[in-house]
Amino acid sequence: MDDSRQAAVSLAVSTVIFALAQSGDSGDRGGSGDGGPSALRLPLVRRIREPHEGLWALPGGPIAQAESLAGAAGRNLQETTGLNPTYLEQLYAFGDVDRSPVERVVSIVYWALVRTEEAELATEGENVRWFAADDLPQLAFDHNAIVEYALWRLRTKLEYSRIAHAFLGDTFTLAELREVHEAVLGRPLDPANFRRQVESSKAIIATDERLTGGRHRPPRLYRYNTSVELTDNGPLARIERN
Amino acid sequence: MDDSRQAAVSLAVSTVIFALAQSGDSGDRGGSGDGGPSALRLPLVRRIREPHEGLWALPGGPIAQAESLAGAAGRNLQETTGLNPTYLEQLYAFGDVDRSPVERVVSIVYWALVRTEEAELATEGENVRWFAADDLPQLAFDHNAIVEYALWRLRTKLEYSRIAHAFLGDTFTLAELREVHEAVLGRPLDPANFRRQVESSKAIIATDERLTGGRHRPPRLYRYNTSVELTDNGPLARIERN
DNA sequence: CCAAAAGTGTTGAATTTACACCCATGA
DNA sequence: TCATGGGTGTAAATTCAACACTTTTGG
Repeated sequence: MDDSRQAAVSLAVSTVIFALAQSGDSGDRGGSGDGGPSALRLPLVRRIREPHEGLWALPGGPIAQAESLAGAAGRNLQETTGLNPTYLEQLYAFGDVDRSPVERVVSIVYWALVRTEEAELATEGENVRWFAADDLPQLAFDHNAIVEYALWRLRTKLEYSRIAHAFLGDTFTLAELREVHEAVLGRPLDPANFRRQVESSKAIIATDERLTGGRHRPPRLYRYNTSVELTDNGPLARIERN
Repeated sequence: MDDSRQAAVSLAVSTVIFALAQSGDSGDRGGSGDGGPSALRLPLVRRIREPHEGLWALPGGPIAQAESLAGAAGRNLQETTGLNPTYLEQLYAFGDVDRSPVERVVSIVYWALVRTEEAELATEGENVRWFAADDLPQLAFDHNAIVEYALWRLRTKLEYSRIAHAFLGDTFTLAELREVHEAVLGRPLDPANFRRQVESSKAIIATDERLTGGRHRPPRLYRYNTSVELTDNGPLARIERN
């Protein structure tokens, strides 16, 4: 926290952006019907200069003078995908001396969740592409390891907080919510027990509406309970939002 | 991760250092007997220039060109207290635009645990002093909030991993380990249930020795089981140690 | 023998898990 | 009416919490 000579080390922000995509989707409502199991996907950008020119990398860049760290993360998410995150959290600061071959870079990495429905509209192009999270090519710098860590955080956080709904729209069925959990955790969950757990957590509120058009008994739609803190980050929530 | 103009934002590393001190200690063995309950303490340094000259602050400073982030944290721990940490983990990167009144500073903050016995030898002086963690004066910058967050992390981490022994020596009794938990969590724990929990976790190994000299039945001494990962940081452990 | 901490046993409550079964709808 | 997912009930298994009780030492 001293002032003094800096310059030697440069600072950047990167973001790991997760969305859930149906394996063979077609734009209709996300989960309730079939259409193949969902899978985690994330957007990467192609490096257009050295080092690692041509390799895929996490979206990121330097932070502006008057911009918060989370703001920078949200901005480069917006710039590369055109989307707004429904969840954004700092992951870790990576600062190994040799993580970039040309200069000393410390990257403060965020991870974000975006809604499935919106992710389908996301920009894609020559230099931006979505990849399956569990089947990535070799990435630039230490980005493979960073994604692996982000995945681990997402999975563990899912178990003790209620962030899964960040993938969904305003209203959703319990089956849709359960499918998100199943996709992220990679294992099937008992529908009956899942229902009881999430209901007892008070994180969601039943609405009067039901989702019609399915082939069977129409399931009830639920809404998030915004009066409940969805993630437990302790005092950090207060600190960051002040 | 682009190269480019930086300079606008400077980077620093700070460390929240926790030790456990007997309320009225006298250098004899830490816990088993009485001597008052233990309390969390941490060292602060006095600012000797603006901004916030005269206020107490977390130890910290800029990172050297060829130094890892954790290395920088360990170094300034060593420089201010003369101690080596038994546990060191990244806490968070704080980067609010206005957290320093004079320039834009992003601080990557670590938190550390040091052994009780060693902490008693720690350097203290005009500009370095130890404070009770739950009764701090007004600190420089956003450091009060940072300490609050570090305390929360320590407490929650204690419940799902086995870091408490980082406060203790090579061997210790279950009562000593339990007293660490009680001091950090701030509530009494059932000795019988605590014993079973920690024994079933396989985190410690019974030795043949017992601690004699107490006034009652001599308790068995235990040792850490180094073959068990003490903290679950997921893939991060591998990433950082590579 | 007495006091007090070390260590063991037991019981009831709470939570988790597995799975049987009824309900409601479209076709 | 049938197939199927929505939704409820329930009993066994596991974990958790409280506390009685036995053991071992110093004095």
